[in-house]
Amino acid sequence: MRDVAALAHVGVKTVSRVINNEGNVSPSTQARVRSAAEKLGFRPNLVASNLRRADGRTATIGLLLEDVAIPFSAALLRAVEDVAQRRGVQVLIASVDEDAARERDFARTLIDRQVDGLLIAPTGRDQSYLIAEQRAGTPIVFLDRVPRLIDADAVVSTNREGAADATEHLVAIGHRRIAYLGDDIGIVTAQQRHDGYVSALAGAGIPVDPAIVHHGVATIDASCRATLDLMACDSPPTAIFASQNLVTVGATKALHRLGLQHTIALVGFDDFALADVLTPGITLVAQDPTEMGRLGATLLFDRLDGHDRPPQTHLIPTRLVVRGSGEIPPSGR
Amino acid sequence: MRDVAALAHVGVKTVSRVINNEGNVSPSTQARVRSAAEKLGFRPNLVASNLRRADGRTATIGLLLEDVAIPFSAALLRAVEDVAQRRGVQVLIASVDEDAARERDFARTLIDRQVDGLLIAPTGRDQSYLIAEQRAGTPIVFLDRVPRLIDADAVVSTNREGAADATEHLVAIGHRRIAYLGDDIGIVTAQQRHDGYVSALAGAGIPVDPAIVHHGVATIDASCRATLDLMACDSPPTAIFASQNLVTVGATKALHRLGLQHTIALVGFDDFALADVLTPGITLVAQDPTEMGRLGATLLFDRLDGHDRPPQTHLIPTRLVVRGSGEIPPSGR
DNA sequence: GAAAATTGTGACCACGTTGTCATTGAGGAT
DNA sequence: ATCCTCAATGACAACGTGGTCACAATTTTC
Repeated sequence: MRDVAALAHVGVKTVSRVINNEGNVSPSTQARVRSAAEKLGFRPNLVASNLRRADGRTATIGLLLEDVAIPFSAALLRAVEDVAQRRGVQVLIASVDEDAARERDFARTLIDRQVDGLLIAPTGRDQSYLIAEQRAGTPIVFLDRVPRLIDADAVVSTNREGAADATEHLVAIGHRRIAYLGDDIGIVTAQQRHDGYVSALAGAGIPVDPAIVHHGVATIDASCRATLDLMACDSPPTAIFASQNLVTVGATKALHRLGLQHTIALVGFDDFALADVLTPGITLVAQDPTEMGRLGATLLFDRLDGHDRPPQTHLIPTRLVVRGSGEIPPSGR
Repeated sequence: MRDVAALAHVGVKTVSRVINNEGNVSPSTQARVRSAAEKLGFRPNLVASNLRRADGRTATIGLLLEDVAIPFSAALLRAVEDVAQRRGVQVLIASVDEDAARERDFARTLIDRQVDGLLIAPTGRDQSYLIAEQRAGTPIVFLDRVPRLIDADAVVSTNREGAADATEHLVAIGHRRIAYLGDDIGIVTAQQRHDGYVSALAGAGIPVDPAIVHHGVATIDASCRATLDLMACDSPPTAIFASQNLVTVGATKALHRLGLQHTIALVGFDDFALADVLTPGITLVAQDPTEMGRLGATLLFDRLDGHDRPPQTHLIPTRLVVRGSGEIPPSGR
């Protein structure tokens, strides 16, 4: 900047004014500065600029996700990115991999990097470590999963209701022996979906059989194995509720491998590409990660703009999508 | 930091030394500083730190992708993130959406934000705008697509060879009327895959029929429509080569909708979840985005570490995965 | 035509940190 | 006792900007 100032025979401050379109610079000076900047290939250092700026903003937000390679997370990211981009804000991301320590470390690192706000799909059982930062004025919004031990905005799916819908759907078809396959019950969403499953069964007067309830199923492979085990047991279920994306895919694989895809009913949670191309199509409870990310980012920016409401949990409704796999009646076998 | 220094009765520089573990600080002073920092909840400002530091590094790299919501891009991102994380480097991302102007703008913005290096899946036909920056010492590595009008490292799939493999596979099964569905031919990878398709046909003495070659097919819906059109035309193909992920999915959908999934052969490019669960399973040329991202990031960090080799294009081999859809023989219809 | 307002401009400091260098005092070698 | 070394420390400047303020030149106002 000094070089540009020297070449244009002006002070550095005037260069700054021109770069930031501050006005009150004569057209001829502007032209001189611009051509000098052009000539020297000058680019402003945004890091220095952010350091000095009055508001202390870096035009950067942080996004902590379970794993960007998971379609749900990727959709969240893309939605957040779109909102951020419209405001010229860049997104710093980190995949946390269901590791509470990583969640804390990354959150802190991002804060140390002076992000203006934080969007978090939390993993740990305790987000109270963020309270100080939140008080200090950094807006924090949670996505997909409600936070624990901290009061903050959150945007989540109607997990309990969606899971209940799925289970009730199977009950309505006539099933009474419905297996549950889900992620680690320590994860809030898994907990809520399991709740929905249990309450729907209770509503139908069906007892929960722990033998056909599997927690801690987190990958396609694990789900595939769990399903194979389920079907090999003494009294296999006639229907399966798969409470998560990858779990649904794994269960689908297993049923296809066993040739049972037209025999055992399956309802999943969270949509995936091609669910409608399979035979039968996979009936499932669709979430709306794009809307979730959009709303989350909007809430964050609202707070950055000074809108100060009490923290609130926003529910994004789920939707049962009927495609075939969930409408298979119970078979005697 | 001043407050911490005051509370610990030391100079700011000593606080800095303790924070950065520089050594040459007496244990008692260290303890005093640490407890003062703890008490005040002091967190170092990495922005300021980066500004002052001698190497000018921000421990940040930029990643420009087509669209993070596309599984291929998401896998790239995740692989890059893993390498970066191991070095304590954060990743700034931006989705470019096949828009050359956005590519340029984001690249510049990221550079202005002082990223230490840039990984780019390029969209435009000209990356010469980066030459100055590259000369200035910012390492730049291209992913997935070779850059144009600039000499730089690149990590790409064996697109031409993979497409030729796919086409030859169909020819070997007996097909002579093989349609091509692909993205905008202006995209390097689409170009290369089309080349592979053409050369494989030429090798088999089969003329290319423009009537069954569709470019500019970029989405699932577009591909679905294009496939429906293809099958409705006067002399429909007996096989389809779908040169991109979403295109393959779209073609699959269309064939299923028409009930032709066991009649028309299909080979795709780029793997996707569930390709093996469909009936028939989708035969395709698998890429390895994880290895691509890993290698790209490694090359970038190598340059950051001062390893200075001439720029080079690295090829990640593709692999034909046989699953059924590509082994359907031509039918008379 | 004088006073007031506005415009154009640069000198200077500050943002929060780290690099440089000088200073102090303790301990070792002669 | 003298010199030297070295660990421990802080004062100060600097990174590349933007904010503040002063000041001259110009324009507007009555």
